[in-house]
Amino acid sequence: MNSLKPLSKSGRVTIRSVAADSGVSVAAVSKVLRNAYGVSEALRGKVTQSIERLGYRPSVAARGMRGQTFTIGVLLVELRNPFLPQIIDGVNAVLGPSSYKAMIGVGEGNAPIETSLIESMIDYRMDGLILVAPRISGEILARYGRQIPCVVIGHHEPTAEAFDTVSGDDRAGAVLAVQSFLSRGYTDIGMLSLDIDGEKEVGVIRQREFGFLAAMTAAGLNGHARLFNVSRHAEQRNSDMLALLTAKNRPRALFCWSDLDAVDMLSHASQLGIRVPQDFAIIAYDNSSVAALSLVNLASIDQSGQL
Amino acid sequence: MNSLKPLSKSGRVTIRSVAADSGVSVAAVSKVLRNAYGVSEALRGKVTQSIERLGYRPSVAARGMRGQTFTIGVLLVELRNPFLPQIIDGVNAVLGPSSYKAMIGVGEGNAPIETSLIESMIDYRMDGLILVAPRISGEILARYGRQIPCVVIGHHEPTAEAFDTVSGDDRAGAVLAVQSFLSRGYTDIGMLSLDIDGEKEVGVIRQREFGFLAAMTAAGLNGHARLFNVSRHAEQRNSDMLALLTAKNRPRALFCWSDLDAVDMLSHASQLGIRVPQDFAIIAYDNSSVAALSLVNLASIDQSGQL
DNA sequence: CGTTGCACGTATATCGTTCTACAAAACTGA
DNA sequence: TCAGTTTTGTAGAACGATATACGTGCAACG
Repeated sequence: MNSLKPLSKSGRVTIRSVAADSGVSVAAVSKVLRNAYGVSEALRGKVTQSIERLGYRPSVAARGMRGQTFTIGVLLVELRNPFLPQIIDGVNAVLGPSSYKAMIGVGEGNAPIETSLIESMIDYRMDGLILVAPRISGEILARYGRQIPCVVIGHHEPTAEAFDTVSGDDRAGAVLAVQSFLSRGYTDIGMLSLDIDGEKEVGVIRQREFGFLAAMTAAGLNGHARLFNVSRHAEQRNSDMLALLTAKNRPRALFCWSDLDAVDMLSHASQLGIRVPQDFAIIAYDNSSVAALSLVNLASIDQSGQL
Repeated sequence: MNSLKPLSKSGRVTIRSVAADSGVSVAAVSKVLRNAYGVSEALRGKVTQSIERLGYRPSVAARGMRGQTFTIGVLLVELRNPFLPQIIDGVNAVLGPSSYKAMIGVGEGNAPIETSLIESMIDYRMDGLILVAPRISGEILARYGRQIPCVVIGHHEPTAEAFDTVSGDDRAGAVLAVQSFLSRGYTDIGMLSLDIDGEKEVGVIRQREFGFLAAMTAAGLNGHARLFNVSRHAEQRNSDMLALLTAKNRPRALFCWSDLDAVDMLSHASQLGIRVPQDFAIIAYDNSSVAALSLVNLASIDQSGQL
């Protein structure tokens, strides 16, 4: 029975073992595997049966040398923003039924790490890349885009040729948020943004800032539009937020670039005894699972994360 | 200048290009790459210089066929539980300075998906696997453990030989939670658990249940120990939680298996006008970032996620 | 009956590394 | 000077798939 298994010398079941077991050539097995042209039903039957029996699985490494790897790489900025699991869910939902797999890397919002991960994925000969809100410049992205098919999410670069782009209309979303505030009579509106060193115009955060400023200007309130940048680093971030809340001229309403930060703000506000929205109104972005919590009960601009 | 680059016919910079450029053999370059024995400083110098100049990067795919891939695979149950980013942070912190990379797969708490991801990772010839709270049985894990070095986190199987195990003492944590309730005079204590089909004794959830029940029994309260299982699926889950909260004999105190669910409970409670902790006390598990939020202000058993 | 065309299979070069042998050179000590 | 040892470098066979180019055999056609 099982003595059939180690047909190859190394112990591993290879395409060669399958060929031997089913009495056909290696090439034939390969054809079946790739369901290429020119293989009869009889042959296919024999081969699939052998594959089944031996428990053969093709080596992705070997495949990568000539053909496809049936893997797509996903580069995420980070894991804590609740918007990102939505994207992964979307990717998995599409990939699930196919023979493709997704491998995820986490760039930690750090360009060198992102670069090295992307290069790893290329070195792996992955078939394609999905880059979510990369911090890398469009120029460098274009260089990668020429080496491997890339889809970039949350990176506004409509003129890019070397890669495809998917992103919500972040400007419009921010405008929506401001308009919502205005319609309720608020005029002293601030925006909570993130302090990022090299953040270019292409990032979603800047885009939302632009939208915010544009909407305020359009309403004749450019004087009242204030941008608050909080640090990316935990401790500094908390004190930044507290500073905003305890400031004498605290804005009456705040548009937060992301649910993630809005929840923190809500939390700090409640601790300080500041009532939301009676004392301090908040609208956020992404409408992710945390925003839906009634405890949080956050107004949030929705952008569906499912692809 | 740049005309040097495409030394190979295919356009890609390979070990061969480097060998040609530096005027040594392919084997020599490989030796330098792996810093193997028997390479002089002079040779190493020439080679590294060429590598630098040509921008050579070894193909992981090709490497996988004979040697190491310098990649370790991480299989996560899901992405939404805030405990998991902590683990990734820990992994990245360790791997960062080394030449190893982590590739993450998300199993969605689904055994077939997990299986297929693990097999993919093996087919990729990854050097090792970190499996976080897999739903797969220990028997099957052992089979994989024999094919590739495995570290399993959050899977209580101390007798396993084929793989290493890392896990917090989940029973003890649950006991701690119960004791904390008891010391405050609560006796009508329930536990919020997750309804998982094939969940075996080895999972962290069951372990916490055991700890909960044991602590209650030890306190002579086995009659009062109630287990509430909520569904994994969004809609059902919400109604399960609401049912718990609105039940006539709602427990006075609740130990939640995870912060993730505790936050939801808090949220529902606040919506129903149930005050925490005055009307309903909650202690959770993981002490992750959400629990730290003062809005939530959740008591939570701490287990450090950094490896 | 030869030949053209098609359907099915096979042989084998190739991908980019690693790694085992082995050769060449450079020392060593007598 | 020469055998013995150590150091440094090279040739070439793996690794496990893909894919090109090439046989077959068989039916149909003129």
